[in-house]
Amino acid sequence: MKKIDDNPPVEGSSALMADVARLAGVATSTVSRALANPGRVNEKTRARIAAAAEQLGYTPNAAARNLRVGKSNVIMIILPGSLHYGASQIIPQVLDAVNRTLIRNGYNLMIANLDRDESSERHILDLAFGGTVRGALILSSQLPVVANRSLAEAGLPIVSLLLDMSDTAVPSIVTNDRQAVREVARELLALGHRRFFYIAGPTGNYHDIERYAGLVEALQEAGLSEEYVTRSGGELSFQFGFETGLRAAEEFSTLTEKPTAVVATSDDMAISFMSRVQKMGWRVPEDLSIVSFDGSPVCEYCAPPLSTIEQPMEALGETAAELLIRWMADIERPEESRIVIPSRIIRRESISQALGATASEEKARDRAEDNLAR
Amino acid sequence: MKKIDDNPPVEGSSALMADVARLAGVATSTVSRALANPGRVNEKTRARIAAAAEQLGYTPNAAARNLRVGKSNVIMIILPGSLHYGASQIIPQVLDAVNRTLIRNGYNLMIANLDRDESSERHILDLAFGGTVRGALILSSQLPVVANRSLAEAGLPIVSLLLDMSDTAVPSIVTNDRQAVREVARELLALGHRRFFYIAGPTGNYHDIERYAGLVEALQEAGLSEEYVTRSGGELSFQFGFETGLRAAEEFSTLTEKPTAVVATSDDMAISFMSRVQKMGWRVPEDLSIVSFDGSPVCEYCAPPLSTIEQPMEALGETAAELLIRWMADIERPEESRIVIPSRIIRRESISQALGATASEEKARDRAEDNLAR
DNA sequence: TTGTACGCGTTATCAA
DNA sequence: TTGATAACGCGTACAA
Repeated sequence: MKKIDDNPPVEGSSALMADVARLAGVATSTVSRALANPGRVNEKTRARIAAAAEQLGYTPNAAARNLRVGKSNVIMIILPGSLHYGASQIIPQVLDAVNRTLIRNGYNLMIANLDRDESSERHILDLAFGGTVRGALILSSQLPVVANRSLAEAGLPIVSLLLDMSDTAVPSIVTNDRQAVREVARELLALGHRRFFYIAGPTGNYHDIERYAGLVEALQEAGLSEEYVTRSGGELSFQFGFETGLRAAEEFSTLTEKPTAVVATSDDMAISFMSRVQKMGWRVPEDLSIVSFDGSPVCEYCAPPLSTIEQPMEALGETAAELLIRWMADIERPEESRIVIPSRIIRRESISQALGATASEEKARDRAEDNLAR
Repeated sequence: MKKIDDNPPVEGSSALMADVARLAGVATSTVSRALANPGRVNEKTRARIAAAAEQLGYTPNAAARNLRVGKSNVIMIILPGSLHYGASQIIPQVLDAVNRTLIRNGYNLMIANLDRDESSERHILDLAFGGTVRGALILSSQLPVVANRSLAEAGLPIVSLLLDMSDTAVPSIVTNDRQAVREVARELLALGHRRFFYIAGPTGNYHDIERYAGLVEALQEAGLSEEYVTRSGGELSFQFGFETGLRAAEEFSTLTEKPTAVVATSDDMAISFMSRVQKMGWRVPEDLSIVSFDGSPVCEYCAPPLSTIEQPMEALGETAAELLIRWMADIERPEESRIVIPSRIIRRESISQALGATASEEKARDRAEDNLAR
């Protein structure tokens, strides 16, 4: 026997399985087994191998393993390129929840952006068809399709978050937006509100459709037509909701028949809207009740504290990741194709009894002239 | 010649290079060349190969390529596990900027979390030593080290964001926190402020040290000792800055000698702090000037609008990613080991002339009793 | 300009 | 329980 190993413990990213095998005096196949199925190898040799691996700082090469076993342990999360709504609010929470769940189960998370251009679609398809990723979570957009490749046919488990795609056989984890809005609108109706102001997100957006529908449904239950709601917003060009809120405030100020209740589709919108209309002389909630979406913590510190419908992003992310993980472990698509995680309505002081719209309008005008009221 | 190919264009994630070669009537090596170096192959055969690849929906297998060329095109961004400060504010912006820059250059972004536990360190080291990632961006924490493996010796390019590690030969992209605070503190001193209230982030945190130092330096320039600043915060247990701000407000209310200027290390802290002290009867900025960190858009819509030091996260992320990309393309470590991207001070109404501290204190007490002032 | 042949580092099959 | 050996799919010398 000659001394084989007298090089430093770690050099670059070297240290192959063969090195470990040599140091432990076994074959590479035994090393592989010892590391993967510790049970299927003699305890003494296993210990020797483990020691050798430790000493050499051995780390298995991922590419080689992936190639051999024909799959990776990377999941991609597909985010819509154009951040919309309170996306800046919700994305990091989802990301964090997803990532923690994945790592706990031995997977890694890769970020992919899906814009409206073909190159980003192609990029995602390459990731999928090239075997880089093992599964995908997609947030609020349609599956990319380019030429004769389609993500739906890439043969990988896909779970949709927030956007209900269960009709196209993609298991979806969604919130009950529509119902939540309906509920809060009912409460507002019960408080005497009749005319509503709705600040929309990007037109055609799934959430926008759901939320608006919830509002209209509540009105219809109360025997009021859709004419009782004035829509604002809907521009795609605003990255942050704040600008939408400001624009909405300007629109609001021009209305002849003032709504007394506002439903904003993101907290950002509600915050800037409220700030602006307050400056213009309206009081919240005396003249105007406001409720918005997302559940941003900052709402609690507004004046008055804003009511908001909290999106359960952590639960959403965790549930989606777990579903995906189970799917990848089995091979079978999960049987439940649509899981609803309820939103929570956080009621704060921005909501109150409605005054007669006309009365409040007059008051507001008075106050605008004499800005330090009372 | 016989018909070779009569199977559907896409089936599962199959379609190997060999399939393309067969369909185009060439050798696999020619296909490989045609796809990688289109110039080094006859135009006609190139076109034939491209057509065949297109028809088959061929996508190169990433694992095989990575194994062959000995490197991947994945970058990991290491995020501190325990979200601190306005982390929830800044992380998504950095992530977005980094990801866009990387994708534009053909790289992919993987997320890694670095907690204080050994398992997360080990996980990151596996990613590095296992060749899963080609480079790393690390946000605001020290490089992980476990047993005989250390990220610094993994042989991969690493760039630090926000935390200055240029002394340990890790190129760092940082902001000028210290200088920005010094500058804003000078302005406050010029406005007559003498006593400062500092709301800290996690104790020992790099930014906290820098920012606090900047404040103390400004005081010293003005001939004032460190005793003129009261420190609050510093708890590690709060995930959001809001709680820290509330706690700070309570502390503030107990002080016998009231500061007239507040420096908060995140917008969250400033927002909840201001909300609370206003409820307790102090006026901003008449009794108390406030400035904070992060440049969150929401600051503009506070009452009064909050002054804040904007962290240039997009520029930071983009610069870091570009530096890393250049480093990976060359092989040489970049010569500039420390790049400073200046913060921008956004001056808003939360800052004004100082009143005599004692006078304002009395006023505040009066007002607390008669909450609707004037 | 193109084809042949080999190897990247691992896992899985098969015999011993 | 262990060892020899053959792939996994691609890139790249080298030869043609």
